[in-house]
Amino acid sequence: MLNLKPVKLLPVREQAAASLREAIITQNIKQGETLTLESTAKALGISVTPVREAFQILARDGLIELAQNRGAVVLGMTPENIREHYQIRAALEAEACRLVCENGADLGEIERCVRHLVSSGSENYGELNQSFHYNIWLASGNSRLSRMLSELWNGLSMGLRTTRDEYAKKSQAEHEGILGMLRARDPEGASALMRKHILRSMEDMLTRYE
Amino acid sequence: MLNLKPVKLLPVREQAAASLREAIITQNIKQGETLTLESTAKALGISVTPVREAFQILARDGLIELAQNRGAVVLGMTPENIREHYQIRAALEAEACRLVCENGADLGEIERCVRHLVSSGSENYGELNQSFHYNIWLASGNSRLSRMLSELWNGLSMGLRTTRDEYAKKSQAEHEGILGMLRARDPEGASALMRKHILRSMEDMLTRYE
DNA sequence: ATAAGTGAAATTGTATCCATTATACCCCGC
DNA sequence: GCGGGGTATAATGGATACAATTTCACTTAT
Repeated sequence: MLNLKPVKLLPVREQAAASLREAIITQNIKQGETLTLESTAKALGISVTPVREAFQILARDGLIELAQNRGAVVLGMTPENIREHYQIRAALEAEACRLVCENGADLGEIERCVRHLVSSGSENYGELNQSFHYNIWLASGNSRLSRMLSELWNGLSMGLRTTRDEYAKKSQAEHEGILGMLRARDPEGASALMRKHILRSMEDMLTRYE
Repeated sequence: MLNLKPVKLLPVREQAAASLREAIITQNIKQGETLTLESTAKALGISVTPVREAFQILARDGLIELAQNRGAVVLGMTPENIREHYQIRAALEAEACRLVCENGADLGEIERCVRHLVSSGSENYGELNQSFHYNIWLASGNSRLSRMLSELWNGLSMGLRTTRDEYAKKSQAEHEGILGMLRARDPEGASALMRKHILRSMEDMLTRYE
């Protein structure tokens, strides 16, 4: 069967959410600002109903807070926020590693990401890094876990394209360590390493946003 | 300051979601059924706008699935569903235990739950059990983690009031074990026990829904 | 019998309208 | 001048109606 990109677009509420998400993460919309339904609807060129739904989505993602009868205030990257975010990610990604070890999933895609990252330097690190994590989520066999992690990623992690070389190198080494544990099918080891990996990048992030 | 219940009620969309949630969990609405906006709005005595949002909430909770242009189909308690749910809970609750140990939070409320559960037998087990877990989430100091676990609980765990004595006894013993580890401020021990506790109740659940 | 065409029913998005509520402003008394 | 209270304004939350799109089932034609 042909493998073509579907013509049908995502529902408008999703597109609206995506647009707002990008604007918030790139700080195009600044922290503390409050978004009104009507003005954002106008800015997006749509009506308010899907905007309302988009607000729900963003609130779930932790990017905005819906104040009673007062609209959506954009949440920033407070240290507290970052810490909470990464602690949750650490727990879930560690669990994903554990599950991968236990269900003996194929590691092909994951290995490809690591190799690719080695060969291509830290140039398009961001993309490959996400790919690495994403494929672990998939391999966990827990679709809901995978969904939750995607949402978390959208909520914050994606916002910070780390381009610093030193970081990329350190991270790459850790990826290789995790892959090794996954190959050895060692649940405890793999999850522990992943935990450490994520908590370390949390510390990295905290030094920049405090 | 006086501690009174706020007069203001929850938004209608939340009430609608709660009502539907209960109906689904008690199997008042059967698995596989599809809900239409208008009929559920009529049944709830509200208009379709909040129902639409309630559907989003329930979809996020994993109780229904929103098919493109085709409505909301009620998801059942498939073994796969249960497994995914409990694996995630295990990871997050274990993390909560770890955090409680690390931040040295006060264990007063948690201890009260355990003591209360001992004295009152397995009569109102369900409520006290939830209280025990809930207070651990709170003590973790991670508000977002707490919210996510509440949502998960609403999504499935709450549905199955375990009244079987043997289960309550086993569970109670495990609670005491976890509390012991929390008192000792042993992150690894506490999180490992909590993990086991939840995965065991998963097995328990699976024997009933397979 | 298979494939296309048709139509009913539902969601999705649009457009308003009303009620409730939160906030800011102003005025008044002290 | 300062604080408290009332009022005005603006935005949400929800209701209602409607257009557009999509899905699915049923029918029909080859």
